[in-house]
Parts: sequence; C-alpha cells; structure tokens
Amino acid sequence: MEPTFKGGPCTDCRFSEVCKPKGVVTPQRFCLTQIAKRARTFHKGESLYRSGMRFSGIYAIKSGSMKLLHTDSKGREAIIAIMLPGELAGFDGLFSGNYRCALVALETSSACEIPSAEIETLSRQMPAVHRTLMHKTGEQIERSIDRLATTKRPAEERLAGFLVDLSSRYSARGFSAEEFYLNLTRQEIGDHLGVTLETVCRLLSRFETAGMIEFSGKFVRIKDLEALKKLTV
Amino acid sequence: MEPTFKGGPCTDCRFSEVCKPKGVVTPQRFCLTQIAKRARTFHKGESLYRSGMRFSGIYAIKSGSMKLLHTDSKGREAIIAIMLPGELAGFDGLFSGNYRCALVALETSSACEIPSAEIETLSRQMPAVHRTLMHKTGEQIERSIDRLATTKRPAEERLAGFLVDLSSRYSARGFSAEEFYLNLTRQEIGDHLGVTLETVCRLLSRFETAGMIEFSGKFVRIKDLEALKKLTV
DNA sequence: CGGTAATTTGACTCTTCTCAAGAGGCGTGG
DNA sequence: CCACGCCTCTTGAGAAGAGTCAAATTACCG
Repeated sequence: MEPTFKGGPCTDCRFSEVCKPKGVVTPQRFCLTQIAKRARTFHKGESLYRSGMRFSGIYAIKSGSMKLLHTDSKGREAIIAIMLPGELAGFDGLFSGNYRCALVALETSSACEIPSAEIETLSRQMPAVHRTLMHKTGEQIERSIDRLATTKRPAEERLAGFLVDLSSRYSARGFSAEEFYLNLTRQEIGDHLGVTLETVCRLLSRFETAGMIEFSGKFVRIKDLEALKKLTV
Repeated sequence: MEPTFKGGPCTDCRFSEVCKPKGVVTPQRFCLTQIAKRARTFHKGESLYRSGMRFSGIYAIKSGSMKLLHTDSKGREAIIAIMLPGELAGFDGLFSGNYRCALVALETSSACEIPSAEIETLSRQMPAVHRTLMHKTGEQIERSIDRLATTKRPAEERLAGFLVDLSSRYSARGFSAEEFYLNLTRQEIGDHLGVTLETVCRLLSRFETAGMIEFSGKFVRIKDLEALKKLTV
C-alpha cells in the first residue's frame, strides 16, 4: 500500500461510501477505502471464509451475493444472513477472533477484503474508522434482534418479510426495489427462514397467484409491495 | 470518579471479574470496575431501559434476572434473551446509540450501570477496557447466531436447549447447574422460544414424566442433564 | 443432448396452535 | 387468618399449519 495513495480500487467503486466513515469530515486517506485490498472474484460455492477460521478481515461486497452459513454439530445448515452488494460481512469473527459461520458466494461475486491487521491499527488511531465499524456492528446486531423477534410468526409472514427486506436493501443500494435476481434455491430460502423447501414453494406459488409477485427462475418481480408489507406488519 | 480509587462498589462484588479486562495485566484503576456506579435495585417488572431510549450505558447484573424484551409494531412480544447474574446487558444500544429492546427485571434484582460517557472515554484511552467490551460483544453476536440457527428445530429441542443453556450459564457463574429458580411464566418461556404457553406446559410435563427434570413452581431441578443435552444435539 | 439437480404439486401425517374449562397459587383486604 | 379475586398453570379436543414422502415436470450444466 502506497503512503500517498491516489486512485486505486475504491476510486471508481460505486459503493465506496460504504467503507467511508460517516458523520465527520476526515481526510480521505483515513477511510476504510484506503486499506481495502483490490476486489477479488469468488465463484459460486466458493468460501471467503469458513467457520472456525481465525478472523482475517471484513469483506465489502461489490457484486453478486453471499450467504452467511451456520452448520451445527449434526450437519444441519442454517443461513444466518444473505449479503448483498454494498454491504459488509465478517462481523461474526470481528469480536471473537474466529469466524462463527462460513461466508459463501451464491453466484460469481466480487468483494474487497479489509484485512484484520489494518482494521486494528487504523481503528485505534482513527476514531472515524472505529466509529464506522461500530455503526455497522450496530446494524448487524439490530438485524439479528429483528430476526430473532420473528421466530413465532407463521411461515407466510416470514417469507413476505424476507422479500420486503431484500427489496428495501436493494433499493437502498441503488438497485431496483421491484426486480432482482434471487440466487437462492428453495432449500436455501427455507434454511434461512426455518421452513422446508416445499413450504417455500407453496407459499411463493400462493403469492404469485395472489398477484403479489411474479418469478421466472431466479428472477423476481415484486408487483404489489404494499400487499407483501401488509402480510408482515 | 476519584483518581486514586480505593475500595468502592466493586471491591466485594463476587462478579467483579466480569467487568475487568481479561488476558492482560492492567493497573486495577483502569478496569470497568472503576467506572461502574454502585448497584441499584430494580423491582419485578421495572425497566432498566426501554426500546428507543438513547443509549445510557451497559448494565452488570449482580443478582436476580432480566428479560431483554422486543415488541413489534403489532404489540407482539419476543424475548430476545434472558440475562443472569454476572452477565452484561445493554449491547442492543451500544453501537446504534439507541436501545432496540427493553431490559426488564423478572424479579427483584440489582445491577450496576456503566455509564455511556465513561465507556466512550475509557475505551478510547484504555485498550484493555476496549478489548473487554469487544470480547463481550463477540459473545453476544455468537449467542444471537446460535439462536438464529435453531429456528427450524422442533419445540422440544429448543426447550431442552434452553434449559441446558441456563444450566451451563448458572454453572459458569458459580451457581448450581442442577437447581435454580426460573422466574419466567410459561408465556414468557414461549415468547423466548417462539412457541405458545400451552406447548411449553406440555413439553415440561413430558420432560418431567420422562424423569429429566422436576419442578415445583418457579424452582427447577435438572435430574438428567445428559438426556436433555441429547435432545438438543 | 443426456443426466443431474431443482422445482412443483399432491396426499398424508404430525406437530403445534387455538379454544376452552378446570385447578392451583398468590396477594390483598376484610 | 381466611376468603376472594385474579393470574397462572394444566390438560383436553379439534383445527390448522407445516413437515414428510413421493412422483412428475422443469431447468441447468457439461
């Protein structure tokens, strides 16, 4: 990394805002964007990290999508989160020192690694960097809490909520809120929501019949977002 | 806060280790134990903080027990966590700046507040304090992940897991692993596990009939911990 | 173009929920 | 100290939701 950093991987990244500290005016050279490695490509099924591995860094997802995968002692899989472009992943290892889950590409994707050594040094030296990380951590914790709060709700509500959540997250990152590719199998959607793949199938069919969504293969079009939101309440 | 602090609220706290940074030799005067306020008593149903309130600090629970309560827009309640003596609560507000949940005493309890202003100052100045907080945060995140991973599992497994978890947490804090008071109604246990109170009742009866537990009122005795563990796998 | 994996749908089963009624516990006030 | 009322707990019966098993169809990859 050059001391007088100019241009580089983050200059033309449309998500570079993600990595920049918010709320304070800071010299550019102290942003996370300065320490991120150039984006690497990961193919479908490839792991950025695995459960139990020593924490090596945070990943800023540039394109594609990832699943944060937890596997229990019996081999059962649960998808803790779906990560989209413009989001940061790796917090399951940031504090404990070892990743709790695996981060797996759902399609050909690219991500920048923000190495752990740099994180430690810079977040100690630069309050703004530290604040950015804390802010992102807060988002993660809130998201976990919100998901834990839905355990008692019926499958239909959880699935509707999942679609609404994806829509708003895509929208927040500058993508269409109505149309996107969902690179998950029915099994994976089920592993995320805690239901079987057959239930996911039936509910999606029901949503489609009701005119709320339309999908062909992996492509999803949300036709009536309000109706979906009404299901989640 | 006196510069030359001697004695004080933490000196004879049996849980003072909780608040002390681990893994490094640090002058005592830089521990969380230095900034904690003297314990306050909270009565059953009283809130240490409520959802939406500005983050005011972390709470070290000295005695009794608390529930971390999430309420959604429809008024449905979900208990995100049960907090026991010797544990820290308040991380749902530490990073975002506003508490996401309410922290409510389940019985007459006492807790020390570690005020937010002191946390910020001290964790910036003292790496050891910062490290302690990060370590505790890691525990919280891991716990959330582990609980999210159980959403698909049947009620019996979740309830058995809940009892095993309580047992090991009591045990870790120097209490009996086999006998404890569970100051939760069946409704609250259900709100924690995502099932109805009737299901909790039936399962507890089943566990009792099977000779795994014994309970009279709020008092629980675990008779066959291994059998319970086998149910959770 | 063939083979494998994913999806869809049906029929049936099982778990869990809902509704309901009765029993038990606890605190308050007489 | 007892009685009353309220809240909690327990248990049952029936309904609904979700799971399981199975087969047919479709999509995808090499």
